Amino acid sequence: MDTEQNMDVRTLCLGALMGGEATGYEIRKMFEDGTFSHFQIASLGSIYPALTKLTQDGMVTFVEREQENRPDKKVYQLTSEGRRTFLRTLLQTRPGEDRYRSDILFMLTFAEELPIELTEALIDEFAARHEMMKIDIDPDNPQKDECPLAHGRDEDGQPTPGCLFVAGLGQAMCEATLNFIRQNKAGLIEELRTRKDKKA
Amino acid sequence: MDTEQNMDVRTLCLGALMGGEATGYEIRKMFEDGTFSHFQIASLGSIYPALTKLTQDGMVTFVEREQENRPDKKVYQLTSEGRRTFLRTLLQTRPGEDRYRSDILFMLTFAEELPIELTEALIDEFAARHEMMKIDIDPDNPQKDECPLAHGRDEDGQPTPGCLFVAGLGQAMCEATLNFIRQNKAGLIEELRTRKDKKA
DNA sequence: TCGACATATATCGAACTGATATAGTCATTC
DNA sequence: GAATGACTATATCAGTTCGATATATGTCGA
Repeated sequence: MDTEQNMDVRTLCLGALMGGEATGYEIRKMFEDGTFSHFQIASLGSIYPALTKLTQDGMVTFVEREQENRPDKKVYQLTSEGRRTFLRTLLQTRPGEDRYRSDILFMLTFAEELPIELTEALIDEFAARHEMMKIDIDPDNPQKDECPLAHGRDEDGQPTPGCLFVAGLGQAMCEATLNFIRQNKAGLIEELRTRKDKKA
Repeated sequence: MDTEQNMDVRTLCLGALMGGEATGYEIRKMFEDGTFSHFQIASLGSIYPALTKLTQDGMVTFVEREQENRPDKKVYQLTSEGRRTFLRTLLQTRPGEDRYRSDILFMLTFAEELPIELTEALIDEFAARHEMMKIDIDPDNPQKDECPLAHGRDEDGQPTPGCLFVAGLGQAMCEATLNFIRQNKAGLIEELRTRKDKKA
């Protein structure tokens, strides 16, 4: 099984559980807001079925935990079989291609056909999102301290070197994006205005 | 219809046809190798049904064109209704969130659990892909001159300002990625080695 | 008290991917 | 000279995944 193929949700769930026990809801949060959120996606509609399948296959186990004033939880945990399988998958899989999907960049491709105000708004929106992302990525972000998702951290609670590397890379990309916009936005707008005047 | 939502394949096809007539096969190439390939994805399995639907809805028309020594083509073209609809969609849609999916970065998150050679190989692979991408993005890339996909270019055959901006942004991101790796790869490897020694 | 939001699981239709089928040409390699 | 793989071209389909919705419960502010 050395084919190039994107990871399925089952594998992603195993990875999420490498950092310790978690519920389906918490796993989704890792992909929505947590460590993985900037480079992997998984929705509840695929996570729950995946956990069911993984339980059947003996990759994970769960205990039902009652809570006061809250719905019951199913807290999932890797089995040693699950842990082994995950690591074997990492060793044997050629990682699938990176995929970047951006509606904003697609729309900006048609800048000439758009009102200039919209083009400007799109660029500003793109910049704003990357500004937020840059802050959000920081593994030492104080906003996240209260979030008890203990993954990507070692026994001392420190982020692992791998996580730090990936986070740093993400921040560098955000930084580059913001810099590019700062340096090229005005030029684009001007060029678009010139072209519009020529037409009229 | 001002909800935030990712663009569907029908809209992407309309966008692809903004640059002129094309077959389904050529549209896929725009998303596989062409201008859109770095920030949008669409497969044949969704493009053909989308074109059928768009034809039914009067957004596109096609002529069947016979070819020597080749299978017949269906060459699609926007109707004025289709063009109007596409531009209206751009005006009314709040662009969906950017999504970046990278198996390599996900795997690197677990660097501590991996053999160091694999970690290094993953980083090198990541760098190699971005090196390729940087070259690939260039709108004046001589390799692409022969490819007759006339989109993202104006009447003079020059890339449009929007396309140039988006391409420049993509290159800046690649550049930042490569720089980050040059500056941080050795440090990560060293840190991983130190930790492994401590354990042993 | 009303709505919004958070925790928590589960299900399902709709959309999309990736693989496969069909069919012909061309170039390379054994 | 025959097999293999690559390219052009359309089409279909199983399986995966998303996004929305349902259900249940509690908190908090307006």
